[in-house]
Amino acid sequence: MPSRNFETVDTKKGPVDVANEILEYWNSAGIIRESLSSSLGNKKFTFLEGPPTANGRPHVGHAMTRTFKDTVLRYKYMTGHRIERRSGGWDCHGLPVEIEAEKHFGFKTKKEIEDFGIDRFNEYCRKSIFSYIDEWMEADRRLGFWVNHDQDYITLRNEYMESEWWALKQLFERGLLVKDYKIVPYCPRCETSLSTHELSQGYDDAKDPSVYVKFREKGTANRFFLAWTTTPWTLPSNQFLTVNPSAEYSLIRHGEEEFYLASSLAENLFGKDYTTLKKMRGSDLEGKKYEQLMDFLALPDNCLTVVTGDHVTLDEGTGIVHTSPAFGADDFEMGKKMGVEPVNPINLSGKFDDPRLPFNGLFFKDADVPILKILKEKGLVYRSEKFIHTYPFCYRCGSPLLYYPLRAWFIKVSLNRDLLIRNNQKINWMPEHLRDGRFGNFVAEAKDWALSRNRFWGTPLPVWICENNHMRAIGSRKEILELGGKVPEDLHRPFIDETVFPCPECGKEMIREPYVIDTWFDSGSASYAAMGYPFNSGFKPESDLPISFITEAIDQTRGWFYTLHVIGSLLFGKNSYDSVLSIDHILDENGRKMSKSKGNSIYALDFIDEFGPDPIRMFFLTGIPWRSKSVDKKLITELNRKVLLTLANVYSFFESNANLDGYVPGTLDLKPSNFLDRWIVSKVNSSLSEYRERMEKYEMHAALRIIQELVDNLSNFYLRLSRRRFWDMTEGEGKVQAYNSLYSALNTVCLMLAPMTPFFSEYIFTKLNPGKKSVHLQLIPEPDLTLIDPEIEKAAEYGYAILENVRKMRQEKNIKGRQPVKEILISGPSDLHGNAIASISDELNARTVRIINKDERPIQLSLRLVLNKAAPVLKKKTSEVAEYIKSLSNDDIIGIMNGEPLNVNGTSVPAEFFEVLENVSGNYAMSSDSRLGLTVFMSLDMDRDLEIEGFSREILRRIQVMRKEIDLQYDDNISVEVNCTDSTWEKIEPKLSWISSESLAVSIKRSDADGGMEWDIDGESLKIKIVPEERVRVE
RNA sequence: GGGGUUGUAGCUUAGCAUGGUUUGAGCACCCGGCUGAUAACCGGGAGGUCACCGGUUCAAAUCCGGUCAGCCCCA
Repeated sequence: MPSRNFETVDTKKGPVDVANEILEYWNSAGIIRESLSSSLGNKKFTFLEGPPTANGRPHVGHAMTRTFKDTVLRYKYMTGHRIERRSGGWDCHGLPVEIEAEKHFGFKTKKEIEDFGIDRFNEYCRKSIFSYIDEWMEADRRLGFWVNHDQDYITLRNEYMESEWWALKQLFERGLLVKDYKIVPYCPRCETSLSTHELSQGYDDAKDPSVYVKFREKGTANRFFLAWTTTPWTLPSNQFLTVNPSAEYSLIRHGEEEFYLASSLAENLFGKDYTTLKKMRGSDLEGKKYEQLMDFLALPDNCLTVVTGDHVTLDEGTGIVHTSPAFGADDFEMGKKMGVEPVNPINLSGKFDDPRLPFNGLFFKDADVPILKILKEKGLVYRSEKFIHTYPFCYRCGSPLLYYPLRAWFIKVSLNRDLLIRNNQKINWMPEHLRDGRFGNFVAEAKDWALSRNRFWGTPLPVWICENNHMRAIGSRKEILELGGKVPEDLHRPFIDETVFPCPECGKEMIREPYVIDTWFDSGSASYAAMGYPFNSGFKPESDLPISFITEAIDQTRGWFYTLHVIGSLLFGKNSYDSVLSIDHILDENGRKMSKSKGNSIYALDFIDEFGPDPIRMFFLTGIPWRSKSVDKKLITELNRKVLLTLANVYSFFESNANLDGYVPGTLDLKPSNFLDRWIVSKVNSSLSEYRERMEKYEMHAALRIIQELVDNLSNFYLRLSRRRFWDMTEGEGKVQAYNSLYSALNTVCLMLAPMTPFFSEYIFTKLNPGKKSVHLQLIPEPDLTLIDPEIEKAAEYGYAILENVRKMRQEKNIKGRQPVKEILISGPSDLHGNAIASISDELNARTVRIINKDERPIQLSLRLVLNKAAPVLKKKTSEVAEYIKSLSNDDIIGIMNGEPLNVNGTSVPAEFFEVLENVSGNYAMSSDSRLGLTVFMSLDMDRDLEIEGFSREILRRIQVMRKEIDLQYDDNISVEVNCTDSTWEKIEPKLSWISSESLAVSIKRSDADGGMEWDIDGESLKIKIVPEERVRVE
């Protein structure tokens, strides 16, 4: 017996077990290390991991983005790329981390943290960010995410922060990093400002008062300016009313009172119940004085005046805007323009902090109610209701934000908008619409970046200042030393706060500005800081930017994708990345967003444990990535069955036969003569070609689809129809060609699947290639275009369609597939190949199969009168014509339809009155495929020989079922006894030798003995008994 | 309120760039069949106003305009 070349697969083994087995193999054989430290070619490909924070468990969404990353990286490796920066990264700083720490200690204010000690607080932060790092690593390992975690970048390291210092110094010296007094979105709970991209994460619906307030014109008893606001808490600090200078306003009378408001909005408020006293431009109102609404606070001079501003719209409200310079960007500008200091009664904790106020000490939003009460008592509210609108909340702690005047450090992004816009055009966006849509819009309106945070756990802002207001940005630790300062071991607060040095300009002591920076600057700096630039020589922006490819979930579009883009453009003038894939979120089974509060989150490890890494990876890659998908367990198991299990079974077929035949893959001559072999070789190469095209464009979903189709074709067409050739003992060269074709198809499928389902591909590949270590250390071959034969692929399509039609006719006529029929006739297009039909002849199971011309078809034509056309014209002659056309021959009908005049008893009838019907004639069934233009006829004639043949196949199948049931090897011999009637035996006897050879029976005898299995074949009952022969063992 | 995006069978979806017979699959359901690789497969059945309205065109799921609904982003 030939030795076993190929190992068996256990098709019962689930994807989880396969993955565990392969993980162990990779580990023991050092495959991962080898892959990460080598390349199969020298094409350069750069990757950058978007850093997560490991202070929470990795969930299914993380597994999804990591699958996309990994698939791209594996594909690039397998197509001869040297992959740079194939490592992870961890985002360490920021408010989210601090909030976790505050919860842990139970702190509510910043004061508590300072009292506790910034050093101890930060120490806790440093630990907590890696509290789930083990689970992250394990999830990556189990998912098969191959990056070099030994080289991960970590944003809290001194080296990393020092690179950022270098960057900030560049920006400072170019005048792009400045300190400014501005209205910023501010979280009173976290006591820090937020940047626009942080702000954009936290909008939610809020129910607020909607109030029309009456400001009495100075010196009048009952004449008011009517203004609208949704923030009553800003009313105590009202300093101006703003109108649009070019809009039309009216003074109207309503009841006893008179109001100023925009003419076009009067009806909204008063219906018809008012009279217009006077009309004017907004500019005519400028300079009018009004009385303070509530006189708790002292206002600077020049307040309580109507001013004008173009930002006032007439979309809602009254066209008169209550203006409180402390609490709005436009309002602030107005105060500045009027040269008046903002009045701000609210402290940094968001509470009213002025003893003159009756609601002093209340949280700003909580003051709405008492303020309204006071105003109502004074009769200064025209109308008050609730209304729902979107309002910004802190994206981490959920507190309502307020716009607050703060001194803060800004990056002047707005000065470089043009560059950002230009560079954006060069990015390969997937999906494309982000370039000019969501991302493009954001870039086009790029706001200055509020960088500084009044917090503790973050990269310290490297700017020092002396009492003469000289400022100095520090770009490195070395620079501190050179200036005579001390460099702490840890650059974080509070240690860096101790660092002082004499001002190089005036000699006074310089102390650090007490801020840390936005953590988004950390992650956005990964392009250069992760490489330690400029202190480390391993990175050159000229040649190492842009990064080839990044991908993250859609929420990073205005997050990480944006900060990377801004920093790359400002610092180096160039793009940070070349291609970016933005992936939509994964939803729960009911299509709802996953969230902690709903409790419907699925964690990565649990998901991998349940389904195995390969099926979930396929699931992630299925469907358009930038469209959200719901977790679909059925789909996952189906993908596993359809692709992986099917492939395992194809391999299993190959393995059992190849081992039996002692097949050894030699040099693969892939120019087979057999039609099916040529077809599968062609199909594999054309699929490979399309696959590569799709993968190059990062269209992994399309590439996966191509593989799915190929696997289906391989199993259900190629193998199903080729099986006999592998069993046939006699076939020589042709059989080797079949093995070569199947073997190479299996190999290619493994290689194509390897980036997507790394475990299973490895499992099959290493069995197919006993000498090779890993599928992941192979090149994916280029398609051999000379082996692609579109004609053959077309012919196979015809063959398949013919099969379908024959099966359909057998079904309709109740003739089983095992029963041979006398004749099958095929009429079809001129490029219909004889060998397409030869390859399916076994399945057709007909004594003869012929291709016929159109006019050879067993067809009887007939004409049918189209009554709704013909009857109105023919009238009484209708039935006469209908009768006449029944007797026409095929030739007559063809003539008529070709325009020969038809005259029925003196009435001429035009051809358009008729419809030609084709009816099958003779004893045939007919079925057609209109798409391919095929018609297939199947003879329904039966004779004794056909019956005998059909019956013998029935017998054979029973024997085969019984063989399988007692688990015989393919080459075990048996002897058979049949207990049946005489007439049944007469149908078996003529085919005895055929049955014997097909079932490896050394003898088939008729017997009366009991035992055996009882069968009913088309109403004839009989018993069959099979006995295995002793195996002759070769010692 | 503005911008983006999606809408095809009960569910998941292909097709849409470049208009062309009757919108194609899978899952699930019902009926039947095949099977010595297959938990696979094959045939039939049922299930579609291609969200809606209008336009362009000989012809629209596809192009254009509008409406509605969902989702996302922004103000």
